[in-house]
Parts: sequence; C-alpha cells; structure tokens
Amino acid sequence: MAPDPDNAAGNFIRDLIADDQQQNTFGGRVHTRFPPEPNGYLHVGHAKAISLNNELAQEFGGDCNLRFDDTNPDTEDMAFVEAAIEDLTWFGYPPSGDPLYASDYFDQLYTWAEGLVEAGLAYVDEQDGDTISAQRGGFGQPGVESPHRDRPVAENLDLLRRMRAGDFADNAMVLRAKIDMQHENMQLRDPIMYRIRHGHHYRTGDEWSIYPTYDWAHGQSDAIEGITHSLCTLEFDSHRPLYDWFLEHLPLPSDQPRQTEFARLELTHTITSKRKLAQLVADGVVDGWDDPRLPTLRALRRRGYPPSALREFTEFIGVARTNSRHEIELLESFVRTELNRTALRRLAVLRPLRLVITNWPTDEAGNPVVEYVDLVNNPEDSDAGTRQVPFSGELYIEHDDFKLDPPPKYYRLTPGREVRLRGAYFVTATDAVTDDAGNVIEVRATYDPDTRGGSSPDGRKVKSTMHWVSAAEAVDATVALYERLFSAEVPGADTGDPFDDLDPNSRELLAAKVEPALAEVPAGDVVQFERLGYFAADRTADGAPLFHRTVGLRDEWANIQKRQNR
RNA sequence: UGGGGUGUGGUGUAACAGGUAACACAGCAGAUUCUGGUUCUGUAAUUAGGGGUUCGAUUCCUCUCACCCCAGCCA
Repeated sequence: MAPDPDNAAGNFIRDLIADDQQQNTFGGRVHTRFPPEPNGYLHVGHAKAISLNNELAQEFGGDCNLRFDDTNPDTEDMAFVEAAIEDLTWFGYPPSGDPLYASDYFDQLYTWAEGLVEAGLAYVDEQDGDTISAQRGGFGQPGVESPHRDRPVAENLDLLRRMRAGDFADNAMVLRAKIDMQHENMQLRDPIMYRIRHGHHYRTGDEWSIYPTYDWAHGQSDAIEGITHSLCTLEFDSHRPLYDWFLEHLPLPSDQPRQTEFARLELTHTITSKRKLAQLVADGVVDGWDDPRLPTLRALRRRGYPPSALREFTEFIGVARTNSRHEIELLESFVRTELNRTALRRLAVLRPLRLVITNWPTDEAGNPVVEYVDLVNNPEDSDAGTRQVPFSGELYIEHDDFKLDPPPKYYRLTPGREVRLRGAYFVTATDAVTDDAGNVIEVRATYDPDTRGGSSPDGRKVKSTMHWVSAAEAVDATVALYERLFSAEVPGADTGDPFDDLDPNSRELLAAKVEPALAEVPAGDVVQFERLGYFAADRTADGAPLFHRTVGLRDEWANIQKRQNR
C-alpha cells in the first residue's frame, strides 16, 4: 500500500538531492552510506536511517555503502558486525558487497594528519583531559589556547610519529586541529583528532596505538568512498562546520561530500539509547537482545514484525528536521495491515474454560464423537484454502467469552443465550459449574445439530461467534503476551530515569490450548489466533510450542469496557 | 549564559514563486460481517503568541515565547 503520492510524507532530503541532480552537483552521482558503530545491535531508530539511505540511493540510481564506523577499540566487536549484517538482510537491505570499515582507512587518515601538521594546522597537546576541557571555555565564554599550540612543526611531527609508534601511555597526549579557541561553535575550539589507546582493536589488532575520533574519521571516510550525501541525525548539526573544515584542508580524491542532518526516529513507550538497552539486557529485565519486548531489529523479527511493514512505516513517516516522537500505534497499524493480508487464521484458546455439550452424541464406548469441520485459512486470501479441525462435545472456550452475569453490551455466551462456535455449531448455555470461590470452572450447553457449519437453516441470527478448541485433540502451548516495556509514553519523562517507567508485568506467560495444526507451524511464521491477535511461532528451550504475541487485533470490546469504567 | 536548530488537529506528516489547511494513525457515530477483526460511510479537531506588509499570510518582515542540540581523548 504505497502512500498516495499527492500526500506522501515529506522528505526534504529527496528534494535536495533532486536539486543536486538538476544542477549536476556531484556529476550527477548519488552515493550514500549507513555507518553503524559495531558496539551494539541495530534497532528501530537505525531502521529509519537504513531505509532512508538505501531508498534514496536506489531512487537516484546510486549506491549505499555499509560502513562500520570502528574507530574505538574499547567497545567494538566482530560479533556486532555479523549481527548487523544479519539484521540488515532480514530488514531487506543486505549489503551490496563486502562491508566497508573506517579502520581500513587508518593509513590514509594518518597520512593526511601528518599533512595537516606540516601545514601548521594540527598540533600535539600533552595536557590532561581535564585541562583541555577546562581550556575549552563554555557557552558564551571564549576558550584559552593551549601552551603547546604553537609548537614547531618538526616537534609536532616527531611527537605524532612517536604517538603512533606507541612510545606513550594511554591518554598521554592527543593530536588537535588548530582552528579557533574563541569560536562560538564549541566544536571548532581545537577539536581532538587522535587519542592514544593501547587496547586491542577487533580488526587492526595491535597495529595502532592511536585512534581517530569520530570527527576526524567520518567525513574523510565519506570522501574516500566517494559519498556524495552524508546523512546523519540532528545532534551532528554543530559538527558540520568541522566536517567541512577537515575536508577543505585535505587533498581529496573526489568531490567534497556534504553532510545533511535529519531528526532521528523516536517512538512512544520506547527507548533507543544503546546504553540503556544494554542495561536492560545486563540487568536481566529482558531475556536477551532478541527479547520480543525490545526495539532491536532482532527482537522485532522474533516478535513477528514483517520487515515489509517496518519498511513501509519508515518510508511513510518521511524525513524532517523536527524533533518528534511517533506513536507506536502507527507502527502497529502497519504490522496489522500486512499481517491481516498474509497471516493464516487459527484457533487458540489462551485462558481455557471447559465447555461441555450435554446433548452431543457418544460412540459405542461412551466417548464423545469427534467430527471434523472445515475452516477458512484466510478470508483475505482465497488461495489460502481451508483446513479440517476436530470438534467434539468437550471443548475449551476463552474464559472471557462466558459470563454468568453479563455486563451491558456483552454479547458473548451467557446462560440462555445462543452463540456460534466458529464454523461448527450454534450452542446455547444452560448452566455453569462454579468452584467454592464462585469462579466458573465449566460451562454446560446444548447444541443445535441443524446448524452444522455455523449457520441455521431457519435463518436465525446469533449475536456472536467464538473460537474454540476440542479438548481431547487440543495441543498445549505456551503463549507470551506482551505489553509495552515502558508504560509511560515518554519513558523517564517524570523522573529522568526511563527505568522508573518499566512495566513489571510487560510479559505474561499463559498455558494455552491450541488447535492441532498449530503444533506444526515453523518457528518464525506468524499466524492469526482468531479474535485475539497475531502470534509468532517459536519453541521453548525443550522444544514445546511457544507463541509470541506480535500485536493484538483492534479490540472494540476493550474500548467499550474502557468507556464503561470511566 | 554564546552558537545552532525546530514550532501546523491528540500524534506524526503535507500544502507554501502568498489564494483561504489535507493525509495517516488515534477518537467518536453508524453500516456490513460466521473474527466486537477486515471493509465501508460519516464526524469532531490544527497553523506557538503579538505586531506589520497585502484585497488576501501556515507561507513574507518583525518582536516575543517554548522546546531540542553543542563545553567526551563516545559516536
């Protein structure tokens, strides 16, 4: 369902690239890149950047590079590289070739750095971090120049070479760009280009003792790869003058790439901070990086989100420079639209209540006769066909579908009322068995043999249709129901700590009874449990059927109850 | 506090060489329905505020206000 072109979401970057094409700015080339740092897993926030960079490149006949921005040996890991490629592939944007790495440009970067030193545009500073930070000044207060700022070129070069050779300890000195300590933009107050790190880099090993900072590496990597449009999030806006400054002072192999910032994707009830996400995993709040409650791509996959729905969502929301937070309901509506079209319908009873049909026939041995009824696999897709489902006189129905004392507008089963069991028969509740506490533990009913298939020859109507499962043939399955991990729309809005808004009951595990066909659903497939929602098949540790609720169906009855309680 | 960025219904996104605000989600009302699903119809609600220019301003000018980002050897 492509958005109506007349009302397509805005994308000022598309307009900008179109202009560039018209004016032949980069010789008509468009080349983008997606530059994750391999120190965590990709999440919904990245999804926007991924589709934006890929779609734009494709639309204008260019390429999108996957480049790992691996300039920090302390935090990065090959496992994250592999995971990112896996996630990207699932999402629908597999890397077009071998992934690229900023660490492959360390030599070039270093050569350029010496060039800057020789040009008197960079110097080595051996002051400690606190001093450098204090000298940077503050908002509205100019900075103070380092006493080493005017060190002779030869001495800078010697020091830089020894930094590289590993002659100095971690943090002993840095290489700084010599720009302007009075600049109103703090980023231009002699920013750091290299720091000393003796840690082991996951790709370059122990070859390097100095590592470039983001600012010193990013624009240069873009230039090396021939990137034309370097898209990043809003917080880098104040870095753009620095991005340009480095490029302007270097002998570039290609046109100078241009950085454009856009607002990152935020969702209600969701956090995307890598650090916080890691903490959720470390603290055991969730089971792991693919816990279906997380916004990581692998979690969404496990939860059953179709990648196509995620893609359509990211395209639909467009690109702007306004800090905003989308309602997660919008994403869910894309998931429902896709799944409504594609998911097979199945019957599953999440909170089983025994229903006994008192006039159901028994065989010679006295057991209830088993019949097979034909049920439609997907009313939205006639090619999906039908299936046979066992039905008998002892069934399970949903606990919520029977009330001794029905509230207003309740039109499910209640004593004396006739309802339809989907695709099977009309049944009328006669009475119910309760336990000592007054809880209903069994419903007794009669059926009308003339209504086989679910309709009455006399044309009489019934107010509701309910799902069911035959007790003897039902399969046990664990069903995980998920609520939002954070109950607040903006986690942490009140206290500043998102964890204060954690819903302790965000996952509920149920012992469900499901129709036999559900035992065979391959892990990863998503089916609709009729009247309940979409569920992604999985297996428990010991191989038993497990289903994760992807998203519930729109629930009018829940809305009615909410209004009644108000 | 200096600099930069951003303000359109509940949420998000459109319209803008100035022509009388639209789309989606969410909401509400109803119709259809063997899923209280889907589908369909209808409905309410928006230009941060004040001045100006103009026949006419979301769009141009101006002042004010609010929010976000920047003082890592993170990215």
